[in-house]
Amino acid sequence: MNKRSSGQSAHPPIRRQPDTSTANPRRQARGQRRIDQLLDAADTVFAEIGYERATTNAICAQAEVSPGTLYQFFPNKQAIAEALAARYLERLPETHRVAFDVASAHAPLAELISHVVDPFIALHRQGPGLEALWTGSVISDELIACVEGLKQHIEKSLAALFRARCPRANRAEINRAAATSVQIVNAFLHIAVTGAPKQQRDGTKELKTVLFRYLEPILGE
Amino acid sequence: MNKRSSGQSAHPPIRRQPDTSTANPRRQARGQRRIDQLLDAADTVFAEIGYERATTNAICAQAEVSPGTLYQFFPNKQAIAEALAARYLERLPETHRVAFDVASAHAPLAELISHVVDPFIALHRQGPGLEALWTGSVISDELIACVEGLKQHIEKSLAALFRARCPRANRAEINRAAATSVQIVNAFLHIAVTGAPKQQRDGTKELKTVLFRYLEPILGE
DNA sequence: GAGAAATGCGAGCTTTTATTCGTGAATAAG
DNA sequence: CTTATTCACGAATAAAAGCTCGCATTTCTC
Repeated sequence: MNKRSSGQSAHPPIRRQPDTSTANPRRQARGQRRIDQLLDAADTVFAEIGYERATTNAICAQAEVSPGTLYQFFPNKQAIAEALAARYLERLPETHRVAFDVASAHAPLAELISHVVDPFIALHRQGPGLEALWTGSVISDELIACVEGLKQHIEKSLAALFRARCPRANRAEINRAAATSVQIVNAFLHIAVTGAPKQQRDGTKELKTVLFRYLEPILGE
Repeated sequence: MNKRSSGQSAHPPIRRQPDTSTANPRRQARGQRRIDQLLDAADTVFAEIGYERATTNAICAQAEVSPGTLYQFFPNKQAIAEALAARYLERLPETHRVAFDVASAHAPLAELISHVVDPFIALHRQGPGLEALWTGSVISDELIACVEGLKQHIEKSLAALFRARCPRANRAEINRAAATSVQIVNAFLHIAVTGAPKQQRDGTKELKTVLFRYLEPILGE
């Protein structure tokens, strides 16, 4: 059954398993372009029907590429989702830096909220698939852990911002407020990112209203 | 290829396709018990791994029943989810009746909130699978439409309650407040229903806090 | 008790979908 | 130009999952 058995005397034609790591030195520019193209396609397909219902063939079709090409760069379907998540992750620090700028800690509450919320909405608007990854990530344990860690991190940054604003406030209450705020933002993300432009604007505004009324008693005006 | 071709002269052994409609007059008590058993199993499995990852075999195993038996009562996997949704739907009017009791319209706001929210949390605690259906229902267009209709209905009932409380409030604002409130409750459902009892209690309390602060400027104390 | 219908079983059929393999063109290195 | 490597293809493979079929058993009706 071994297909290589006929030519044992010659150098065995070792099929090098494709190196899918991002740091492959031999990767050509063309390859990187294909990867981006495939990730874009996956982003679109995931956003449309979710990870589970997305077939590798559908991703290939969307990218106008054959299955063999896809598997040249990704060892399996799960790896596509993880690579896509990684690509989003790269953009996150910038968003994070802008959103949690300490300078805004003492601005009026409404301004502070906008300053934190807007960058995250903008991030989600960059790619339609982020929400699918963020919310319905029953994809792999690693990915779940990654997203969970991310939320924790955001929560901590938010708590730090709150503490900078109100140094003498109750610590437990601040932490709870941060967790709840993240929860609220998540709830409104979908409506604030998808749908008609007017809906998006209204949704965003309403989100900020909810946050303002919730946070005002804790953080003051 | 036709498996029945050998015995054409005899009465064709018509396999009556099993009647899966809920109103089958010939259904025996045993059959109804099996259906409930299968729905319970599906509820458990859906809650654990979600609809997509749930296999019919897993549901059969959970119900300790063979695949043939499952397909005696359900034409396909999708129908299981729909039947489960229908079973929850049956319980909804009662919840609805209790929650939107007009008598509570003029109670203090905190009381009103508890009166509306608690029955819904109780409903979700009855079966772990409701949340999977409610939130991640990328199952079928019908089911999506059904859940969407349900949310609309709840929204309208809530708006009616708000209007009963504040007859002279701005109509558009009331509707918006109802929609937002539903959104907020949804966001907290998971945490208020799953997890450790303490988490559930804390989550529920926090949910009510958010609602209170959001609604207070609109509905008054 | 006898016939008919409902229920129950589980091996296996069918479809779907992830993944591979042989081949060959494009590209980089020497 | 020659050679090694990457990139690309798409039919073929294989595993998974949905679903069926013939037959056995139970229950209902008369």
